[in-house]
Amino acid sequence: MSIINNLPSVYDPGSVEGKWYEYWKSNRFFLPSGDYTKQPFSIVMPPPNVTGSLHLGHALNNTIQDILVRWRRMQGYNVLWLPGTDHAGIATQAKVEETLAQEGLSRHDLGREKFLERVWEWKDLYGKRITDQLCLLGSSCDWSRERFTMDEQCSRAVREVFVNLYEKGLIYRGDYIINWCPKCNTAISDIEVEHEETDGRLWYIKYPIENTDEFVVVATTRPETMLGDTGVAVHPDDERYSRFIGKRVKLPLMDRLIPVFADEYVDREFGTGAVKVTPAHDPNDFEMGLRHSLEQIAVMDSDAVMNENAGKYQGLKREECRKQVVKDLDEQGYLIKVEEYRHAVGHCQRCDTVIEPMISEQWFVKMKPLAEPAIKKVLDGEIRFIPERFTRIYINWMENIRDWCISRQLWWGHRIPVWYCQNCGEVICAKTDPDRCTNCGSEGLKQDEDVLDTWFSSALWPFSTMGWPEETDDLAYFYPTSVLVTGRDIIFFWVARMIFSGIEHTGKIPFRHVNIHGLILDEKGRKMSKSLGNGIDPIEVIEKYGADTLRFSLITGVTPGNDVRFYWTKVENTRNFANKIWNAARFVLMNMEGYQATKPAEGELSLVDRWIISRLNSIADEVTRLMERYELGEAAKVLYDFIWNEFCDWYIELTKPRLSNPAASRERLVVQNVLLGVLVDILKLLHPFMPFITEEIYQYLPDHNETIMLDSWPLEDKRAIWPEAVENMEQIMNIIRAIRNIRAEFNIVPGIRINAVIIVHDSAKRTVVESNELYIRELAGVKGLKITESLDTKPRQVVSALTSAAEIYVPLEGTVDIDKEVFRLTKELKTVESELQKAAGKLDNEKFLSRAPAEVIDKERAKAEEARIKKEGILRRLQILKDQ
RNA sequence: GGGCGAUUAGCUCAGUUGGGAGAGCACCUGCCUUACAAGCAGGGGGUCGUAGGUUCAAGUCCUGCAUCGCCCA
Repeated sequence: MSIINNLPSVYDPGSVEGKWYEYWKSNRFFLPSGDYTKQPFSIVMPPPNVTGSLHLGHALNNTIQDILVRWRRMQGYNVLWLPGTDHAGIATQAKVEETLAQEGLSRHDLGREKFLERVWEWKDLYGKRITDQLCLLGSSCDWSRERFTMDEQCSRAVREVFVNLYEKGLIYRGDYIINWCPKCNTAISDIEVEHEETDGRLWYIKYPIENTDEFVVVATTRPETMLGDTGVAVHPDDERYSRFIGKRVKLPLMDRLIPVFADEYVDREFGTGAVKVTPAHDPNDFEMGLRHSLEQIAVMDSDAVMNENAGKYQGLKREECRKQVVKDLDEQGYLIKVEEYRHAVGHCQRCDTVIEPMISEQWFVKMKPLAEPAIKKVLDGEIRFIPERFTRIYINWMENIRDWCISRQLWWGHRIPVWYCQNCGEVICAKTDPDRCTNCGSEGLKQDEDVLDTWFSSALWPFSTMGWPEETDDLAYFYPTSVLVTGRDIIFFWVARMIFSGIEHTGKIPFRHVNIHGLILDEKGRKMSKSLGNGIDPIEVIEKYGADTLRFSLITGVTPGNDVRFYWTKVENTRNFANKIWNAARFVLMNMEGYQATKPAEGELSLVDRWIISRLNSIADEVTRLMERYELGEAAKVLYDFIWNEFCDWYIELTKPRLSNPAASRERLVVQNVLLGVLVDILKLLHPFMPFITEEIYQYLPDHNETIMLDSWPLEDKRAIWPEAVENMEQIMNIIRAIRNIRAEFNIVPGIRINAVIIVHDSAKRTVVESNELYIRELAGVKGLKITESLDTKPRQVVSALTSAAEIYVPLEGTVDIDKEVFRLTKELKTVESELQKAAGKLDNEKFLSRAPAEVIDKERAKAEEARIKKEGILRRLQILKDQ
């Protein structure tokens, strides 16, 4: 008891959180229960990149997962939450190259092998940092199953998948136009290109028709690419240009003759309706070039510097080249005009460099056959997106999917499992490294230099982590996983690819639900980014306020799928909430003297006991329902309101007079049991959201189990909901509120106790008020209290208030200002009258009576009746005042 | 150009089968009432973007429009 009575009045998360995480972890509470007769619930964690440290987005993502996992665990499911990290090819390699650059070195100075050693060192350091941070957040994941996308097990799955797809003809290699990042020096996929609206220009250039004085004018946003033009296209139905089709134009500056041809692709409205065609530097032109057998002339090298095909412009950067080309065209009279033009320019997602479309030999995955079943499973509802609107986004993308460029000219990643025989040219794709050519037996094999897109391995994550292609127990029991929790920014990158990969390789969907959450924005609603410097480190928040507070403030009042702004004031408010719970628990513990566990008989429960138990059970039910629908923000809010407003502000206050009554020891025991019972359920309901503080308090409680995280989830107990108790309690609370209101309006300081007369006409209601007068006395500060059916004398010098059940008179000798009182009552009369009018209006409406459901009509009648009674009371009171 | 989201109190946001407009912060008043001043009690403040429609009944469903944001092309 002495320890309990000495609990500090301010909750200190710093001294609590680490202790419990260690306790949970070392007792293996995070592992599946091992009871395989139970239903499984499994989540595979979206692996954070090993590039650096966690940001608030990760904190939100993992908080949601941890809430779901802790909740299901308490519900009795056999739960697996499998954690891990992602090697993040381009990003991590770039980070390590940055540190090398500080030493004045490039990766080429080190060579592939030494460089990779450095990256592994980086991975060990930052991977550890990230998992440490996940622990600080309270993540209850099974660390014994931790995976990394490049560990042996996941790499084996990558090999298996690559070879399978290759053998099915779904992976191919070829020269196609791809997105090239001149800074990262690698190909990237379509979705790694971010289109940014940019103020640019539209240059109109004259291309003379061969052997005539005529010319066509083309419009372009990229004049420098004209050096690689191999045609001019017009729309086949465009009469302006029909006479030129089949002729040739002389390409200015290059003096090359190139054909004019017709293609449906051309937009007649754009520019002049005639477009220059550069198959080697534009994806659409590339397609047209193929259709019309145009030559492909690449005029830039991989650094976006003009090459030998660019004639005298060789050696210029693309931007410099543009200036020079425009200048020369102008001087030579080819430039007709220049317009301001806003258009979308592709940038590298990773480094923001302008992407250069280039023709290059790369590896691709053929997407159409993979996409079809992946669309079907979602349309059939086997996989459900939450919120639902993301389904359409997914379907729309999948239906328009293009082949996936999977090779990257990097060193950090899964090396493409393809070998080329230096002797006979055989191409060998194999699961295990071959030592000789399968065709000629030569040992002169050379492995493809490139690595795979990071997302290629991420796509396998839900099953590669469980041991696929081995038929493991985990796969059999935990796969497909229950839900994937992820941000809406990686639906295409990751979610879609996991879906088709899962279906293709395991024959099963990878997860049943996809819970999409929004992004964390700063206070001004901007995305947090390094360049803006507006990022907030979740660890900083944890150190200042605790992980519970961070978690709860990220989750509360948030709608699924919508972005959230981060506010320090919200964090503080949540911290206050944690402290509120702490002090409520302190109050309960401080009043446990003489406590014995006993289940009070129903007859022993007072109105307030039945009220709080009813409310608790309703709340437990509501919270559970909301969580089933992934409405975690709303669930958190419901708990917040219940705990603060009902449990703390009312129930705890209501127990005080009963607890301090030493004579009634049995009643004290009943109160203690109810108090404790409600507190335990509150802690359980709150535990998924605030795991640390709930465990800390739980461990102080009498008769607790090993840990709250494996205790049972409170079930709604229909038998323990007494609607009439809720209704009657509402009456009592209204009376107390009304008296408090009077006290406040007349500035009666809390120390002064007042007298009051409460008139309740209805005898049943009067009995309720009579039997609960103690609470009215204590909570409204009343000393002389009279509860009666009617008043025989006209009350003088009193202030009055009306509730639906009662008329309340508070004599305030000498202090009552009649005018003020009349004003108060008149104001109230107005609101009551408008209520009455509203209800009466409905009840006078025949259509309402005939079409609205009976319960709605009943409710409306009750409302009208209440308002009518109230109105009469006010009028009576006003009359009395006038008579004075 | 197509799609999605948002528009509710001064600010940030809840409000999910259509049936009495809510929270936090901010503001005003009074209180250190022995769980909590990171607190307690009381209070003010909204024609729910706009124009129509459906309905007995619309913040909620449908259509158009406006503004902002995001995604795709």
